[in-house]
This record gives sequence, C-alpha cells and structure tokens, in this order.
Amino acid sequence: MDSMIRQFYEIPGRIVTLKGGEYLFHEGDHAKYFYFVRSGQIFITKFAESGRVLSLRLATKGSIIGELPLFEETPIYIFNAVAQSQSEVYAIEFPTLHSYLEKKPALAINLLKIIGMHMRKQHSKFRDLLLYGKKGAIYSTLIRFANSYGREIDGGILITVPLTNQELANYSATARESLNRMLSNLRRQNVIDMRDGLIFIRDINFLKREIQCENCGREICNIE
Amino acid sequence: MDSMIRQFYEIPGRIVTLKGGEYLFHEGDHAKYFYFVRSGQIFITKFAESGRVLSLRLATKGSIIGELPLFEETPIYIFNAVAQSQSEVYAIEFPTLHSYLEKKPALAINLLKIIGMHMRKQHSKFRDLLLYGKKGAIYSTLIRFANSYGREIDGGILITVPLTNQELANYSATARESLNRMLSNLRRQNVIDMRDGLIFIRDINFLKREIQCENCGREICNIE
DNA sequence: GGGTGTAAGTGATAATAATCACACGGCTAA
DNA sequence: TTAGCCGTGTGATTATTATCACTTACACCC
Repeated sequence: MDSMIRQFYEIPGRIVTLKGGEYLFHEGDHAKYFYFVRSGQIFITKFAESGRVLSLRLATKGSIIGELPLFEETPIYIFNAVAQSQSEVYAIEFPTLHSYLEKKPALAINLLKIIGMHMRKQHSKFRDLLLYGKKGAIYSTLIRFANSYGREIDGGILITVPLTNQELANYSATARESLNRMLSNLRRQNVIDMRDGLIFIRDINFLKREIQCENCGREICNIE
Repeated sequence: MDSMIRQFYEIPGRIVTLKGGEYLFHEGDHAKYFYFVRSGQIFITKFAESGRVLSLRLATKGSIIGELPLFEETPIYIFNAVAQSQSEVYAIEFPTLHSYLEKKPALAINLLKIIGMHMRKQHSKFRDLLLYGKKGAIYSTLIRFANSYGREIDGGILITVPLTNQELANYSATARESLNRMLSNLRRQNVIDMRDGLIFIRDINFLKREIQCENCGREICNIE
C-alpha cells in the first residue's frame, strides 16, 4: 500500500502537523484538500444528532483521507478527522490533484486501486455487522485493529493503540456497557487480556471462527 | 450517471443477454469481466453459510457491476449477480479495460467518480443501519427503492419492482417476520399501502424523519 | 491527603428483534 | 375439484441489546 502512496508525493502540496486531539476537518466543512498520512494516527468519525459517535477508521501512515468529496460539485467533508496522537499529513488541493489525475493515468489508476480497496473493506465490515449482530461488530473491530496495529508477542497479539471502551464501542455502534460486557466475557474465556491498558488477544482464531471470518487478508480486513 | 457510462461503450466488449433468474456470475467465480447494465435489473447478493442471503443492490440501466475485482491479482467475484427480469449487460474484459484506463485518463476519472459515488452510497447505508437498527435498515431500503424505482402517482410513490417480503428482508438483513410486522405497522399508520402486489409509499417524509435522513440526494440515496 | 474527574464494571429492567409454530389465501397443475 | 406450494400474517416465546443507576478504581492536581 505504501508504494501506492509514493506517487502522491510528486504532487505539490504542504505538510500539516497536528497535535493529539486536534481536528484536521469537521463534517460539514467545505472540502478543499485531499490528504494522506505521513505519520501518526487519525480517527475518522461521524456524529449522530443524538450525541452518539460512529467511528469508521483509524488512518495511519500511507492512508488517504478526504477523498470522498473530490469530485463533488460543492465538496463537503462528510466525516470528522481528528488526530489520535501527534500526526503529520500531506495536503493536496483538489484542483491540483485533478490536474495531475488528468495528466497521469497511472496516478488515477493508483487512486482507483486504493478506493477499490476501501470499498472492499467497507463491504466486509458490512457483512460482519449485518450477519452477526453486535458480536460480529465487536469481534470484527478487534480483528481489524489487530491486523492494523497488532504486535505479535507471547503467542498472542497486542493492540498497540490505547482505546477506551467508549472508543471501541463507537467503532461497533454498540453501547459502552454492552461492549464492556462482551470484553469481560472474552476475558473470562481467556480469549483476550489487558496489558498496561492495551488489549492483548490470546486467541484471535476464536474471534475469527465466531464470525465465520472469510480470511480476506490483512489488505482488506483492517481499520485503516 | 448515464452520461458517465457512455464512455464505456467505446471500449470493445460484447453484449450478454440474461433471462429473469439467470446468473451473470456467482461469488467465488474467477472474475474476467467488468459489466454495465444496458437494460433490465440485476440483483447483487451475497450468501451466508447459514443459508441467509444478503442483498446489496438492484442494478439497473447505467449501473456498473463486477468492478471490485478489477485490480486484484487473482480476481474473484465476491458477490452474486442474478437477473431479476430479462436483462442485457455489456461485458468488457479486464485487460481491455485496463489498457483503456491507461490510455484515457478521462475514463479513469469517470470510473473514479462512479466508484466514489458507490462508496458514499455504502457509507450512507452503513449509517442508517448502524444508528437506527432494523427500523433504519428497512425504512432506508424503502426510501432507496423509491428513489431508484419509484413512480410518482396520486401524491405518493409506487415502487415499480415487485418484491416479496423475503427479498425486502434480505436487503435489510432482517428476519422475514420482523420485516412483515414493520410493514404491517406502516400500513396501519397509513404510511404505505399495497397496490397490485407493489408497495405504494404514501408518506415518504415519515420514513425520512424517522431515520433522520440527511437528504443526501437521489444520486447517493438509492439501491443501484 | 482529600477532592475531582474520568473510565471501568455490573445489576436490574426495558426495548428490540429473532425464532418457532401454525393458520390462511391464492395460484397452479394433476 | 383438490392437493400442494408459496407467500403472507400473527401469536407466543426466547435471545439480544440498550438504558438507567450505581459502585469501584485509578490518575491527577492543589
């Protein structure tokens, strides 16, 4: 994936630095830039009127952000992008990107590949959620975080991103309490464990079995 | 959207005719062709081990089909495509499409626009489903069918595609009985009605209000 | 050390949705 | 004409998930 991004560096743009908690943009903002992440992590979220928050991605190095309004007549961001930790993104103005896409078919094809990949991620998430309820949503979220931010140690996988119960619940559109109970159960079953506030997955295959994981590969089954 | 498709006609391909109920491809098949629909309607579905069926789209004139495996190393269709009624599609081999995309940036950009649109549709569906449960799923499905296949008559909207309860349930990943009860309630509240086996929506704004519809427009909020 | 704030954990209850079981009506083919 | 099939409709029950109301744990600050 990283090789796909390299091409975007040839396009004039500027580097933006964000502190943890700082917003890159809010949903509803007029959209002017296409971004990709150089370092750090960026939460992609959506607010619901009720005050609930839906988390969609946690973008990391090599991820693109803000591509959806690219071809809209009145481009508006439909999500929020907020830095989880100190982050750096590369910002390219839409008109600049347009002109490069028109000149360089290879670039357009690259973008097609990336967006196609996103589409597949989205579909696989959709499936997990619709066919296996909240259990599907939560287990799938854990597996995706493990694929994106997991470090293999002691025969298990440590998710190296600190996540509160509420944050995890937002990724699976679940009530915090429900998520908490699910995690407690998994802990009781020795499937997961906590290590210094991080989630340690002992038996990822248990999670995969339960949601009839199609083993679609880390390129698809991730949270980026 | 139709104007976006016109360009694909310049690419060599062949016309495939399907009878109602005939499969264009099955999930798991080796993928060789990119298609777009010339006439008729094509169901896009996915099977679950349990025997459940998840319906994703009902493609119609101008819709593209089978674009997801386009850039995969070992292209496999991940959905089924089955004709709802007599249909005609235009089939372009992947390598042919690749070479045209490389030569014609405008074509690549067009495809980007179309796939970007699909992504937005998918996101809006996701939102409806995750934030408003089965009610969200069902009302959203009705609104999308109305936008794609609705004919305005008598101050309401007639969905011109015949759909069984089971088929509708598949679009919202709901049990047939649950869907049936929801429709019965809507009928009791005079929101919908049946006319010769077709669904007639009297008060689409009721449905929109209930799921806090963001009025994203027919380009996004449809089932194609 | 005590106060404050935030996150985790949990019981009780309510709301939502699935499942099971079966009745009914319309259509069709023998 | 009748049996069989398919889709619809509905009651009863169970399973799943959200909500409310609290307690506990822990970090941080003055």
